[in-house]
Amino acid sequence: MPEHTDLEQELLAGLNGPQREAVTTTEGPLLILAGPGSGKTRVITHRIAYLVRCRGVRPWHILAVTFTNKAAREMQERLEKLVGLNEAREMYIGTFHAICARVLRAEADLLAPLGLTRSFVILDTDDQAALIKQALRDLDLDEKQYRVSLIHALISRAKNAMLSPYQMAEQARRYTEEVAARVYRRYQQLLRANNSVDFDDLLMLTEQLWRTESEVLERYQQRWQYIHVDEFQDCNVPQYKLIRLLGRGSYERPGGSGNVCVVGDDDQMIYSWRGASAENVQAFERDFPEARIILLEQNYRSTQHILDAAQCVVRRNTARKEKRLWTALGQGEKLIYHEAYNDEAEGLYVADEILKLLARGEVAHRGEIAVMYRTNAQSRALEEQFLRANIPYKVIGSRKFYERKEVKDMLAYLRLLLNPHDDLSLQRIINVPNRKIGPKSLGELQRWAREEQHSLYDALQRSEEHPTLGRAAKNALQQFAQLLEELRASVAELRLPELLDRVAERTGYGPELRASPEGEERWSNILELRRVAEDYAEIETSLALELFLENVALVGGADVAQTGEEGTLLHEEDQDAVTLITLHAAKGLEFPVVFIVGLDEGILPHGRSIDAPEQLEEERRLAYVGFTRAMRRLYLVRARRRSYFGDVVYTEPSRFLADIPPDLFASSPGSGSLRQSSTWERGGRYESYDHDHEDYGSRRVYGGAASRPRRSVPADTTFAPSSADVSSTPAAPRFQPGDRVLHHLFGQGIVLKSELESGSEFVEVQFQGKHGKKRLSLDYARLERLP
DNA sequence: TGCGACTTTGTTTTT
DNA sequence: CAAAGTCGCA
Repeated sequence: MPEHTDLEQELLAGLNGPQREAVTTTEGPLLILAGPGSGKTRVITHRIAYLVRCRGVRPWHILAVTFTNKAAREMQERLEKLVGLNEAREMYIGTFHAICARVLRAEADLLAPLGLTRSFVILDTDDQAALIKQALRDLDLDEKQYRVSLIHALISRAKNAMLSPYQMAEQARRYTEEVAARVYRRYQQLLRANNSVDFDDLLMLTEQLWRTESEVLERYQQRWQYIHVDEFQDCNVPQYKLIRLLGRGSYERPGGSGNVCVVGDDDQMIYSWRGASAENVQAFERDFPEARIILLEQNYRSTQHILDAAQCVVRRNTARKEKRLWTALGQGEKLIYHEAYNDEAEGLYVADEILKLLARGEVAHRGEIAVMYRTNAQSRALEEQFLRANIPYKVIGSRKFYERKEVKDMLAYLRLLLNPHDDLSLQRIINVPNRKIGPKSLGELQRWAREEQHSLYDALQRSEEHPTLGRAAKNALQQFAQLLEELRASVAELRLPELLDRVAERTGYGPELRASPEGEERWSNILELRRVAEDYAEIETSLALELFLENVALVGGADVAQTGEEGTLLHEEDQDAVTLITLHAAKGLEFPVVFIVGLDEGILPHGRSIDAPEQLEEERRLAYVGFTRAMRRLYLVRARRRSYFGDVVYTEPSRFLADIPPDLFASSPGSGSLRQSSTWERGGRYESYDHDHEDYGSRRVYGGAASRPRRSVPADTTFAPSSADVSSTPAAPRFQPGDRVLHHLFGQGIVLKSELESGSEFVEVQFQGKHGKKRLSLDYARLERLP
């Protein structure tokens, strides 16, 4: 069959030996250890295409699991090109969470005993926090003493270890954990009472379902006979168990096709804080002992200098599989190191450098450039400079849009329509906009609902029967109850976008926002949300609602881009822009030019990782991931001082810089005065993220603001401020009320008042347009006087 | 009951 | 420096 061979040739063309082997090894378990840029996505997609086109595997037998939604989308697109649209659509490609959500909804009947229905809601991080808060209150625990974030982290850790509240309590090694176990128990009750699940539940419940209901598992084993897992090193325990169940069955009931292909790189494991464990690789080798192992070591992405630098950083880790990455792309350019005066100057340098790259034609499109950082907060300094320099950019991953109050409010209404027992959402919007249902009435309603064993929604519908509430309150409640019923009825007659319109109008939310100038922007966010909803206009509304909300919950996070200060959504096809992205979110991506900023002790190894060797290794891997995103040019940038909690803090260069041989740099970090102590001694006082200081000097120990150390440079130190430094202390105010001024970000405005405060001048300015009134320090703000 | 001035407190990373 | 929470006043 010559035709067959042609196809085979086509799919294998351009692949190297190990890659071909990976593609053609279709039966049985397969472990692919793939370095960065070794073409692993290509291998997976070609392997799937090979299965379908050369081995006659039906597309619906294919499952591909990715770690992010973005990766899933990309894989889908690539497969559409390789096997055609119709075939690609028959495959299942998605994240663990999305797959689990789909399975759980399909098997919803079996979830009934848990108190879940098919339309369960997936809670986002904020909602989870709210529920934990509620649980703390229910248990009469002090929120101050047991911080929600801490409890949340402990509960999540327990869930990732697949512990029940009871098991967690048993294994508690500290009192806080014991308390957290109690909160966990109550939290689960609240989740179920709300017909909702959190991210961890999606995995745990599916695992439990497959483990206990063997007929169900068998169905999925039948369905998905060829399983692919990308970024296998980042699987946590429940995720691994899902794979094992599907591919091999449980220990009691072996089953499954055994055709499990996992692809990973231990050097890129950056989610151990989320329960990912290197042990999964060992577990795989144990559970699938006949697995073939294939190493992909040739890198097609980066030049040698970049690869060398990356390997120098990660090689210092213990307990890793040594690999020999090599590239045929040649030495390439050396790395560029820059040390900026402070974080503002750091952003300025990056912006200037980008302008130069574009001006010189070294980069054709802004989209070829990415700026990466350790923490989301670092994007701000960059954004400011990009705005100033007029460089279009997109920020990947901070979820600002879906966190906006008005967006969450609208979503709460929609959730309620789908799922009336979602008390959390009902609480959120019962008085939004104001309906004269205050905390008092709401509290009473909740108490009564609980007493009568109703959901809040039912209690609301029966509020007439309430024994003590006053006439006015009852009227307000009744009216609202009726409104919700009406809206619920319109699900049957309207499409999703129109439903959104109706909710906005009937609730009075839309009119209220449009009525005030401040509400205008928030209204435009609702319109933005409506635009997202347009994608679901073709589908039957209640299903559309379900998919839309699920999409928001699972996709609304990291890989949605947004642009500009206002955090509006940016859609894929939007303009050519520079990418701003965290190192975590950058995994799997590549860019011709990469800037990594914040290579400081305390930032890139992050301050919280510095004294734990294991976490430090993860920071190294993170740097490794960042470096290896670069194809031909890599900038490493740091700032000698940066603002931190509003104070100025002096930093030391990241220890990772010292691991890179100087000759890999065009200008070395060790050269000149850069590494000299004089740089930080200038500040008069050396302050770093030194833990001794934090422990003994911090206000937490002594309490009260008085003991909080002022870390800013004293005004009277002996050195003269450099030209980049803040302006000198004014003797008299430079601005007066009524002055017209220009600000580089906020535009034109009028000074309302000016005052001197400990030698610095502060002005309050009313800006034109959306920025409104701002109070600025002239030490930092660049204000120009206009005639 | 609602708003605004004041205080407190916290920066990893994401599905 | 911000966001979130608290408190007091009208």
